[in-house]
Amino acid sequence: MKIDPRHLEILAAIVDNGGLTEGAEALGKSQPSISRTLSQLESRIGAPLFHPGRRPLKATELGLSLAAQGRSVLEATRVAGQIVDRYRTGHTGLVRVAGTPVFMDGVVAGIIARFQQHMPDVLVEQSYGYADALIDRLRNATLDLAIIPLQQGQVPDDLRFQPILPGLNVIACRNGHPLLRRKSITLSDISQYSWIAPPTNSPLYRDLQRALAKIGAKDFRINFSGGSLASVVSILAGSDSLTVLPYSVVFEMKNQNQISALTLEIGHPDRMLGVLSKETPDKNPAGERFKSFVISQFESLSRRINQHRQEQLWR
Amino acid sequence: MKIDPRHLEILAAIVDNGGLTEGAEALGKSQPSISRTLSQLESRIGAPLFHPGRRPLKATELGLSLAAQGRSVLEATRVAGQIVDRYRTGHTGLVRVAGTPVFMDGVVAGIIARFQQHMPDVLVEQSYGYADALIDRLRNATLDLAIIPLQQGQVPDDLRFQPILPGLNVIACRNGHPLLRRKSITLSDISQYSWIAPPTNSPLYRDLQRALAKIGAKDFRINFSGGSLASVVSILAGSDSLTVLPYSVVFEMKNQNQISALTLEIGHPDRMLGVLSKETPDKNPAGERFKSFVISQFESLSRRINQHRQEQLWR
DNA sequence: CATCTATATAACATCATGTTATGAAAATAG
DNA sequence: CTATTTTCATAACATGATGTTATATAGATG
Repeated sequence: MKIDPRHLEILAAIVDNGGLTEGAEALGKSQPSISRTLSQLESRIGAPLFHPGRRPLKATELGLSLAAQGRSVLEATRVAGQIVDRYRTGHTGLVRVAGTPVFMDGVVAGIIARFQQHMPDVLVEQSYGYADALIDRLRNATLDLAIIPLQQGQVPDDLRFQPILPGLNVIACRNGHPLLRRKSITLSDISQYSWIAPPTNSPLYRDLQRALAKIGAKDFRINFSGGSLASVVSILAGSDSLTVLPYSVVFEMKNQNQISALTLEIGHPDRMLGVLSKETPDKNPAGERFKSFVISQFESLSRRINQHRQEQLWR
Repeated sequence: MKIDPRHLEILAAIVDNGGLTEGAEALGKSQPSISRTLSQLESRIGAPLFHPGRRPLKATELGLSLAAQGRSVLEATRVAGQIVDRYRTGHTGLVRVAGTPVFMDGVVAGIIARFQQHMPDVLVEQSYGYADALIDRLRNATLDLAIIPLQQGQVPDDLRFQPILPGLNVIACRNGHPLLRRKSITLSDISQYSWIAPPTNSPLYRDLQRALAKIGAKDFRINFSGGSLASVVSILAGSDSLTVLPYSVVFEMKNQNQISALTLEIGHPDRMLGVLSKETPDKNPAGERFKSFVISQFESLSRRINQHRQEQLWR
């Protein structure tokens, strides 16, 4: 015999709360509703679930057995409700985030780590890519958030770009690099060192070219190209090579005492690092929560960077 | 958020059976019904439970979590249905049975033991009483079955009496009693032994009086009165006293080699031992099952008694 | 690309569930 | 024992969910 699980819930509520009135209260329903459901259930089963005429209500053996099952149903729905609530408040779910490799490794990875300390049940799925590909993925809903440098004019109408940091690049070198001891750096100082180049299709590579053009270096040696941030940093730290990195990345890595930035103006690209997402986001509470966390973390990073630069100026 | 347990059941069925169609089949409902319930649930939750557009259907993480709860609901309702089914088929429940003390102890207790070997989950609540009290209890539904000796004329209209055994009484004595060696027994043989009397308000006591009157004994000594069957038998076995017992009781006890019956005609009361119950029984499947078991056991007892008596005649 | 199969939608009937108002009965107090 | 209070049952009605069949649509498959 198939029994409606809601009837079992109601039975459990009556038994566990000691009466129709209390049971109805506990379920947030009216007492007559509960009363009728109970009679209905009893007549279907063909046996009393409570000893008739006795008050306070005392369940029969059968009533008690069924109430035990009702308790189990109640617990399952409670847990289910909790799962949904956690999902809707973004405490659970899946966030798919992507960005340019160097930013993801150098800055965003740390932000994700901090996010997961608060939201351990959110699964963050990270991947890499550049603007065009990520815009496609945002559009076909295989990505929730892109963290990329972008020019304001490049932002499509159906997407929303929230800029965070100016696209500030620096020349990076190992800690203790000879150039760091110079008060002022000339082109000839630089030209004796070779360069580590980012992947040629990356914005950073174009930045490198632009930076070198700006400071007048026509002829430069590249002794390493491609590779993720970790390899770049390793090579940088173990040699006197130079490279171009976003300042934020160098800033975040300064605790590790491996690399530093030359105080040489190389001109900023006309871009902002920012968060790109759908104008009308698909409902993904965890994604929304992650997005605002990322933005707040970037704001905090931005403040720390500005503060640091001011301190540098004071010297 | 409160979630309908039936929706969880449906979700679990879809996930576990690999599709809407199969899930609908498993639940015995139509596919469109399931389909709509699913969309409803998804729109209420505000998130897809299945990855859209992929066939075969693949549940999201959220969908899987909720389906797990649905499985638990499904299991609870399954168990509940089973509990009800067992109740309705009389495999579970409560049977309240009562009867005259000597019969209950001497015959019915054994029947109950055999019943419980087949139906271990039926709780049998046994009590003692005589006709009037038991009739009252049957009427106010505090008793399911009375097993008592009754005259046909005494049966109330609202009750049903199913006679089983004739009210045959015998004079009982210990095994090896001197009287058992006599070919024929006279009044003076008997009068030298004293009597064990049942409780004075019992039918058996009146039977004793009638029996003694029948055989002409006006003056008899009673050296024990009251007590349950167990004490009566103990005293009987340890002395040369006599008493009156239903033949069926003595018959059932003959394996124990403690007591025997004198082959002395003492006249039967105008009663039948039988099963008394409501004409229109309150729905108690276990009670019905027990009742028919009792009747069949009595019939078997009746056959064995008759067979035994025939064998005695042949000697 | 055509066909097949599975899912979604439409339209409709009905039953269960919810409500409030009120009656009946058991328990409790005086 | 009677009066009061509490608790459960019933009535009457509105509505929403669930079920049905028929049919359209969209992935999957050859």
